[in-house]
Parts: sequence; C-alpha cells; structure tokens
Amino acid sequence: MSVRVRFAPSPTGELHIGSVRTNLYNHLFARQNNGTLILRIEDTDQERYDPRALASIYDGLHWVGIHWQEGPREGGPHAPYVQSERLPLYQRHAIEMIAMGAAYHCFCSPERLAQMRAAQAARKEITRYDRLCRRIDPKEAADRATREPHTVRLKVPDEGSVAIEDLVHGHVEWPLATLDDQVLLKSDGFPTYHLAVVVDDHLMGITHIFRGEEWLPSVPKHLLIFRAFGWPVPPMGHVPLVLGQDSKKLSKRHGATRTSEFREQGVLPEGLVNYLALVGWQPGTEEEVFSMEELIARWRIEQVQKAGGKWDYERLRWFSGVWMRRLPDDVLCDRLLPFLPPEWDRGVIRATIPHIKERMEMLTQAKDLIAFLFSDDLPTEPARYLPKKRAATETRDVLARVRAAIAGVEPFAAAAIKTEMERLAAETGWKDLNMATRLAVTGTNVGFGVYESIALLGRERSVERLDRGIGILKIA
RNA sequence: GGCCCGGUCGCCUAGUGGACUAGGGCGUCUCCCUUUCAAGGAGAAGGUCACGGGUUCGAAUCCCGUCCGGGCUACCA
Repeated sequence: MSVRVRFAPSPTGELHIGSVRTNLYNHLFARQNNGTLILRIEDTDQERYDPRALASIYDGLHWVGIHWQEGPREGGPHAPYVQSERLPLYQRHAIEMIAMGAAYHCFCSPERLAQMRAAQAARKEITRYDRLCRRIDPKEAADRATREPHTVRLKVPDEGSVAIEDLVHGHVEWPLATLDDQVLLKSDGFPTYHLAVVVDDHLMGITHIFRGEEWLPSVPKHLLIFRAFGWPVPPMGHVPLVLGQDSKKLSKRHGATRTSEFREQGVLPEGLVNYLALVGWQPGTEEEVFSMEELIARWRIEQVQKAGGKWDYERLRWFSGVWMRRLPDDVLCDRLLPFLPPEWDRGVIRATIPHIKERMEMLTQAKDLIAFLFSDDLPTEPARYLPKKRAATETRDVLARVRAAIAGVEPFAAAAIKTEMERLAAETGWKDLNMATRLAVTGTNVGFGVYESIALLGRERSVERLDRGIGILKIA
C-alpha cells in the first residue's frame, strides 16, 4: 500500500512556522516513501475563518520547497479538499453513528451548558457535559431533531480504555471514564475537528498521521469514532511542539512566527528547512547541515524527539548563513534581487556576490554592503573620514598619495591595487592606510576588501571619491 | 481541579546498564588568519544528566516516589 500523508491546517490566519515544521515532516515521509502528500483545509470554524490564509499556506509552503499532489487547487481523486465543501459527508456519518448507537442528539442550549459548567466549577467538579440528552428516547430525539436546533455528541462508554502505540511516544492509554461526550456535529451543521479528521483521514486513504503533540489528548475521541465505523486506525506520530523561550507554544509575543516574516527578513529557505527539521529531530550523527534531499533520505520518525523544542532565532540565522555560502553565486544573485532597489544593475550585483556571501546571514544585509557602488550619497562630516587617532591633515596627505597610485595603477584590478597599496603603506608607515582609503571610497568602515571595492567601483569613480574626501578634509 | 506528555551545559541535542574524566552544534570568550567586517582555523568557559530513594560489582541509562514545565480540558483547531 502506498503511503498517503496529509497536512491539514485551519485557515485562521497566516501560516505559522510551527505548522511548516509539522508539514515538513509529512513531506519528508511522503517523499522518502514515494508517497502522496495531501493538503486538506480544515475550515470547520466559520468564526475564525480568514480568507487570506489559503494564499499564505500556498506561498509559505512553496517558498520552503514543500509540494503536494492533492489539494484544493490541485484537485485529486478525493476532492473536494476543503472541509466546508464536504458538509453532507460529515452529516451523513454523524447520522450513521446515531443509528449505530455511538452518538446521540443533544438539544442543550449554549446557555444551559454554560450554567452547567459554572455550577460544576462552583462544586469543584470536573466540568464536562452531564449527558442529559443521552437519556432521551432515540425516536423522540430523531423527531425533535427535525425541528429543534441540536448538536450530535459522541456516546463515550462508561468503562474500559483505549490506547495507541504512538510512533513518537510509544504506548499511550486513556481510561474512557474521564472522557467528555464530545460534540461531533455543531448546530450549524458543520462538523467539529474530531469528526471531520477521522472521516476525511479514512475516506482519503491516509496511511500515516503525523501532527503536533497538542492533538494527543484528543486521540481517544478519534479512536472511538474509528471503532464505531469499524475503520482501521492509521499509525500516528505526535511530534513535539515548537516552543518559545519561556517554554510555551511559540507565538507572536516570542518574535516572528509567520512564515512570511522569515521570508521578509531575508532568511534563506534552505536554511530555514535545515533548522526546522532539527527542531524535534536529529539524525543520530554529528552532522547537521542538510539539504531537503538529504533530509528526505535521512529523516526517521523513530528519531523524532519527545520533548518540545525551543525556537532559537540565533541558530536559525547561523543555518541561513551556512546556506548563503553554499548556494551557487548565480542563484544567490537571483535571491538577492527582491531585496535591492530595482534600478541597481544586475551585472554589478552579480560581481559582488563572491565578496558578500561570506558576510551575510540574511538577504537583507546585502544592501548596506554594496550600496556604495550604486549611490554617491556619501557622508559630508570630515570626522567620518578619519581613521581612529588620525588627524585631518596627515590623512589628507596620505589620501593624496593613494589617489595618485589609483589613478595610475595598471592593470586596474584588485591584485595590482593591492600591490600599490602595500607599497604605499610601507612608504608612509601607515597601518591604517586601508581604513582611510575605505572611508573615502565607500563611506563606511565595514565592508568587504578595499582592493576589491576599488576594483568594482572603477578607476574614475574611485579617484573622484578620493578627491572628494581630500576636499572635505581640507575644509576641516 | 482532571486527563495526557515531557525534564542531559543559556539554546538544539548525542547517549538505550560498563570505552562517559557526559560528546557535537548554536551562542559567549581567547588566540591565529586578516591593515575593516565576516568567513575559516585552534582553544576556553559552561552540565552534581530535575530531585530523593532503590536494583546492580557498575545508572544519564532500569524501578518507585517527589518536584518542575507544558499540552488538552469549547457547538476552536
């Protein structure tokens, strides 16, 4: 039987980075087994529905390199893949469960439910449905259901227990006596998550369920539904949560959590995927830099951690930097373009790549590094042209000698410029000759090699800037 | 409160009874390289393996208890 796994997000907002991690695991498992990955939209909560979410899911997942075969836009043999378009299916199954005695109609109003819970809480009891409607005669209930608002609830047995062999956590067991009679079908005709996942996972032929650990407590409810229909229960693996620094579920207050934020910050998707895979999984060796293809070959559910992983922005940056250096220059150049002014010449940008790729962790850092090549908007304050502990007069004199050397150097290339500059440094005894030159030519005290900077800028512009620097220092 | 899941350096983690004087990576610090910043190289600091009892010749690893943290506890997912 071929592997079929799914990613089932709720369209309630922008794609969360923790969701990407969970989906990445599904993707890796599908790919390594030549299986099928399915995207299913679980929009059963009309209140929280966010129409922008679907685009966010598609954009974010495609950006990190995750692709699937069946989904809302792709179609497939089990379409539709949006739960709100499958309502009759869930309603039919809910009715079937009632007929089998595994569920019942509930006519309790939200108000009564709220009062009931308040009373239970006041008595320090467990707050759960008191099963009032479970005692209504089924025929009467069916009749009332034709005209009264109602929900359908799971009829949880009073005794016994259910268990799974979780792929991550091992044996987990729940006594049924502690379970609530979960609502399966809401009064608006929409299913709850619990009914919808089980029905869809079965109907869509899902063979393995990998999802976040927050779902572990609801497994017994799902087991009861599988059991009622006599459906086989697919193997499940509940993967650890992605946490913030305070050990709580990663959320906005911890920092960036939207996938699009990382993209906007210039994080390389290769680095993100590499880092993400390692939050909750490790290969059993000391290697840790992996491409998507390597992850596909190596990832194993058995190696997934039990404990939650704290999000580490520093480590993510490091991985992004690692991939910055690994990507081919042409590829990196293309990645950079969206982060630079459109009028900047691609050819010039491309020429800087070998010099800046080792100095960036995020694509957003490129702009400052190469701006001096595209803008003549340099500082005007004399102090900005002085190396530490150097006076204006001496700096001006040294710069004049540099200017002469640059004006005549042949060939005009980094190696020859280096030779000239080193000769001048020896002659003048100036250890910070390069810094003085850098300040005059680029306007900043950090950046890649001065010789390369001058070579890239060109003889004419370099000389112009040296003259300009000398002029500013004369005024001072 | 109840149910469930966790607990190895600040963070991610290796480790599944003896080679553990607990290893690697991120971060921090030092040095080398470099007339900037990085990258690269070499080192350092950092852990009584949550705690307490057992079992055993021997425990991070097995058992029991305790503590701490988290998740769930909705007609949310």
